[in-house]
Amino acid sequence: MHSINIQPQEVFQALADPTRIRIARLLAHTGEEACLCELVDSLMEPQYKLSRHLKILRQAGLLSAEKDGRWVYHRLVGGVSHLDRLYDMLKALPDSDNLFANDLANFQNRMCLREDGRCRVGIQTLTLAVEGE
Amino acid sequence: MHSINIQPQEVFQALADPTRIRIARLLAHTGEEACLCELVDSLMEPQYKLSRHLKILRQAGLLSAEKDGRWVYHRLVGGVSHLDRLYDMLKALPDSDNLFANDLANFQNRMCLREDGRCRVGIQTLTLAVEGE
DNA sequence: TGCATAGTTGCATTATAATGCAACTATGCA
DNA sequence: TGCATAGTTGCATTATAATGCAACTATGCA
Repeated sequence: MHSINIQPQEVFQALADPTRIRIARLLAHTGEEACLCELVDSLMEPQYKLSRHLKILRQAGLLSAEKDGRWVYHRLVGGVSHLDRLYDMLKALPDSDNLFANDLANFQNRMCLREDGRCRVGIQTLTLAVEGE
Repeated sequence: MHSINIQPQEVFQALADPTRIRIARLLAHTGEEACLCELVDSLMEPQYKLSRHLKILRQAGLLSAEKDGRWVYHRLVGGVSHLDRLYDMLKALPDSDNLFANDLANFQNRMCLREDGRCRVGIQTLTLAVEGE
């Protein structure tokens, strides 16, 4: 929000967690915005966990959130010089175990469920598991 | 050392501390190498504290250390794509309170004490305090 | 050969951060 | 008007990190 009062170490602290890096990399690489349920299906992590990590990224000034009905869309804050360079660094990170490639594939599949560029369904992971029975 | 085994979150963790950011910014901005005593005089922090922070930066693959007599010279590891972009980000950080400008001025003054590009004196801060009596 | 000094590290203490559980709020739709 | 669901948060637990003190190692020089 108020990037003026954010100290550099808060930015790095915000990315000092593997889950938050996964979120930031996904959004930096695609330039997309995503709602919580889309991230849950992409990263396969519990909703409450990602919700809290999103909050930390928001408080560090990295993410902006826009509410639309029941869905909240998150995207990286752009137009700030040092943050834009941070996103460049995220895009240049190696992916030796292809873990990010997997997140990215899940995310792109999940984005196919959008209608008119908006998310219209909730978490699919549980539904699929039940249907698989 | 072995940047192959270093995870992205370890890099961000390494910079998730104000003192370590001060060290990294100084070396990124000047492109210099520095020994511990030069950093102690520049940042005005205890030797043992900076020594430990340097170790953390080294273990995260950000710094390389070269021993020369009693002095150990530290410099940022270059030639790694995502790290070079990280240094670009460090150089783009704002300095609203001029705290970094102050560190930089101290560092450049301290570098004037070098002979043939090598550090030849130890910590000056205590000496000056005693002489000031 | 011993001393001064550049730098390192074990230990104890304290502060901070991540997680799961479960209860909660807010919104759209039948 | 009530239900389903997208998302949030308090609490307790556990793990991790920063610091100061003091003892330590290693090197150059008289």
